[in-house]
Amino acid sequence: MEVEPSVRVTIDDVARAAGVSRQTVSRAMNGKGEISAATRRRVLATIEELDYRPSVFARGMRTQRAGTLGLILSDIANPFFPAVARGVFDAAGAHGFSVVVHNTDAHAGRESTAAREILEGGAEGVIGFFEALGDEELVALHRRLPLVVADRRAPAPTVASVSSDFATGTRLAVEHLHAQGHRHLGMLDGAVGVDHVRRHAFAAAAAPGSPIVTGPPTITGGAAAAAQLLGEHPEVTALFAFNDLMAVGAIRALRERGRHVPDDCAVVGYDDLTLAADLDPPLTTVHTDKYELGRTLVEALDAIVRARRRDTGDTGDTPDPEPRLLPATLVVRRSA
Amino acid sequence: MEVEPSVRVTIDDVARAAGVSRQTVSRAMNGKGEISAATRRRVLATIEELDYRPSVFARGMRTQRAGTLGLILSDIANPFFPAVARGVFDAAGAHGFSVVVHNTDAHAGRESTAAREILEGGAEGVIGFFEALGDEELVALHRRLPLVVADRRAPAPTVASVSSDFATGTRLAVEHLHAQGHRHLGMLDGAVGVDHVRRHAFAAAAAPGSPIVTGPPTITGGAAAAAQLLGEHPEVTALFAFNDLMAVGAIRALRERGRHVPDDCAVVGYDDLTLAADLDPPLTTVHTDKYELGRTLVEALDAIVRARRRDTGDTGDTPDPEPRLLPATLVVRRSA
DNA sequence: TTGAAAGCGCTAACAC
DNA sequence: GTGTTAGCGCTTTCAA
Repeated sequence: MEVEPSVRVTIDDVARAAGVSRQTVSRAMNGKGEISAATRRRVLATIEELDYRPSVFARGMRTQRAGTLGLILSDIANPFFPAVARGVFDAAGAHGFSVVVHNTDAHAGRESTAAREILEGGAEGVIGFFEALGDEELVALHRRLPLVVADRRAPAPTVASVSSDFATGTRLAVEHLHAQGHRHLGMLDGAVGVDHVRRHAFAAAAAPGSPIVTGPPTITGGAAAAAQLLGEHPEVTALFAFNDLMAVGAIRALRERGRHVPDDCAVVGYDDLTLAADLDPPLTTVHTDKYELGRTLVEALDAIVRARRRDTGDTGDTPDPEPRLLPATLVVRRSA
Repeated sequence: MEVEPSVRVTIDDVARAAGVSRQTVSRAMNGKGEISAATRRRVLATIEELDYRPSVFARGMRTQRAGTLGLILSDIANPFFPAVARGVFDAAGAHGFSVVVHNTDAHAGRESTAAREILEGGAEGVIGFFEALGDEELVALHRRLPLVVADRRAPAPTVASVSSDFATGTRLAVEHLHAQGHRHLGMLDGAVGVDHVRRHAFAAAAAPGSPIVTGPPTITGGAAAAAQLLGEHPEVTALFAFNDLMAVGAIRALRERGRHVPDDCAVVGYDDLTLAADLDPPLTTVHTDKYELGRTLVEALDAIVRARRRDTGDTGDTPDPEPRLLPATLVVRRSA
């Protein structure tokens, strides 16, 4: 290996080469403080020439900023999250942030570990899809680090929240099933999260006593939940799934039992993953703009971070952030 | 907002509270240097009590380590990458690393920007799926920062590389198509990467002159490439796609032209995405262990990082890393 | 508009 | 086994 002996070019090297003090170099880089355009240009040229890169560590030591933001999610292998992540990456890049990602598998322990590591890593804020942690923990985290919770009710009015409109999405799905003539609906609920908006909305919109079976929000989880639900409630002719992955599992299970989708049993998913249209049968599902969700999460976090920087001292409290709700629509394909 | 006024607990606070010097605290934390078990326990207790968190910045300033590693990939929305990323996250976590992820869309400019940001961010190494950057740039990067290239030939013997065995995978796909009786094969190649192992292997295994059309490695890219190829070569009865996404696009295009898969035209994909089995028709594809790839990448990087730490001075050069090749197998489903 | 001094919190090297 | 000394490279006072 021929990794270089780390002969770091420091701000002093630049200062010396440019014939100024190191403070002037700092001013030239950060565009702060008064400095003549001429010296500024000269210093910048020297920086370029020496290929000088300020040390994040030294800088962070003074400023407490690393230009990093944390993203906590439960399962990067669920295509929903990558779609959101793209939005997060793009928006973060535009605001000069790098993103450190933590996968939690919806375990409370791993969620708090992730939060702690992000905190200790000097990130400036966190975006979190927390499925297991309680509100108190989130509030505590927010005391240490700007936080935006995703797809979850704000744990306190002070904490920012961006979600898609699960209540509306779920209602649209149930109404569609009813309109198709289904009288006996069942729901495959994902055993994650704390709000259970989809479950509550389903319970409210479907006939009282409609069965709900819970399982991991994955293909196999959906297959198992569907098998159980159909076994216990053979009258059911339509399934509403927590997400597209569970819907895929349900279709698999249905097929294995020799039941045709949608003729014998309809299935509606949630998320509208890219591949939903190419499944067999193409999946009827609730669409949300995942990229936009990612972008919005970053914007919300950025607003908080900037506000914090402004009132450096414990000046005026910033007003509580307005929770954001992103729209949901139904996409009818052939599975229901 | 009620973010706390940042009254940081420092190593000195702990030292004072525990009645020791701050160096002893450091020793207790890092398990380095000689220290009695008794004082160690006492210090650790004090740390716990004061909820002390060492500053990454201060520590990084001395050690040049942030406990971070960079992951550069072209498209997190392509399910192949999340599958790899899971392996990376898990292995990185096990080795005490956090992962900062950069999405490049296979643009050379964004690949080098990502590399630079990771470097400046103080990461200890990079794992990169570089699709556009030249070997020289990679070698230059490796001079500044331990690097492992993924799914690409090592740009120099000194650079570590972990890839899946595309040559074998491609050969298996082509042989299967031949065995099914197809005489006229075509390939939909992804317009990314620099090695073109899949393309070369296809050209070598298929009949001379078999058509190859290139496009973005996405669903729409695959649809467009398939439409073009079939338009120009109506004799083709079997398509080998660069990846599953292009295969899905091909099936879409075929269907739109009223051609049945696999009867009118067979399609083989590459990657074996989770949903491949649930597509219509279920996709015959080349399987690789993506999680294992992610894990192996981290292990390779970790080995380099540790080796570098060991010979702090420019001691003995480490031996060149052995390029790793991960196996590929064919999964026959109904699309071919 | 610029420079000098001070110190952020930590660990490596050396003394004891 | 433990403490002391000396910075790491930067930005924030403050003075010129």
